[in-house]
Amino acid sequence: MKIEDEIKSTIALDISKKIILNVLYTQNVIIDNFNDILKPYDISGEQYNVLRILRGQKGSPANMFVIQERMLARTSNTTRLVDKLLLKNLVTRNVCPENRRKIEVLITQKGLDVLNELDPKVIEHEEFFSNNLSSQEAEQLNSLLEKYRNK
Amino acid sequence: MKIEDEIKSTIALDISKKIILNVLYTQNVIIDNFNDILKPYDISGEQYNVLRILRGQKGSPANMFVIQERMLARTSNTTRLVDKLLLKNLVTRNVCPENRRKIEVLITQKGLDVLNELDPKVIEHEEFFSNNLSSQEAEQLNSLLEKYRNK
DNA sequence: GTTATTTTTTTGTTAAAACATATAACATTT
DNA sequence: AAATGTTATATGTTTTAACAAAAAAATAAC
Repeated sequence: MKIEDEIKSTIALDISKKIILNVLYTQNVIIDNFNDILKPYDISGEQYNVLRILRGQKGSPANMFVIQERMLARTSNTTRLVDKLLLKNLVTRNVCPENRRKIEVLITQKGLDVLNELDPKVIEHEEFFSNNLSSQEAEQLNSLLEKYRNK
Repeated sequence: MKIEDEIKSTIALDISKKIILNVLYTQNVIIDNFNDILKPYDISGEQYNVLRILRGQKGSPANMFVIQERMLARTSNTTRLVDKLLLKNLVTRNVCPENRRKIEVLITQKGLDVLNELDPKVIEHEEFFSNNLSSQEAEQLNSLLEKYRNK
């Protein structure tokens, strides 16, 4: 569906505006779908993202700075995000012995189990959208987004 | 910059995942830039969006339902969004005489003035990104996003 | 070796989002 | 016209985000 119809626009929009609205709207659709997947597991999208980063560490701990720089949206509330995961026993948190300012965050087995259970659903979610495109179109969309941001 | 570099990914990502991350990240970049424009005017992106919808009504009032269906992200808090605009005298709110359940929201002259002042900055913002693309590429990005959502 | 500076994380406060529930007006049924 | 149902908006409560500022540890300066 065209973006003008999604927002019931009465007037014609120029292409710059349409792209912006389309990116914003597409993100909403992706997020809404993804939250439906996460809901039964009682974790938020941001919390999931942190778990993914920690799993990607393959056993070595991540401090707050490392977590932040790998997140999509740099939030200043990484501490409280990790707090939530800690309450659910999905991560552990320890002071780093070499530099006692730093905090070593590790994913627990329970955290890994949650991710493993989610993996096929996440892949299905990702492919649900990209299956609408040929592989050339998918590559094209990806590189056009990067060119659009131009940084 | 490639999305893998933006999030400092150590492993190769498949295209489905890259597109998702790219859409989410691009949206963050757009929103961050836009918020910088709005900041001096002390209105949020959502509030701006409502003002745009109201201006688009060209003098005829919009009720809460109309506002909601034209917003990008359907929020259940339209009432409180309008509350904020009312406090700043950017809109008026009146009970509809024909159907006293409905609320007629109108943009004020002050609201129109704010939008007029913002207009050139908003256009500049929109074009800042799309200028990185040729007009064919822009059209292509737009239609690929719509095809990707496929609804 | 004490003081200042910088880095890293945490905390406090205020604002906004999310979600469920409530109220109020209108419409329909009996 | 009372009861029931529906629609439109509002409110209460709980989470989450945003921003500033504080705290704690390491590093640098004197």
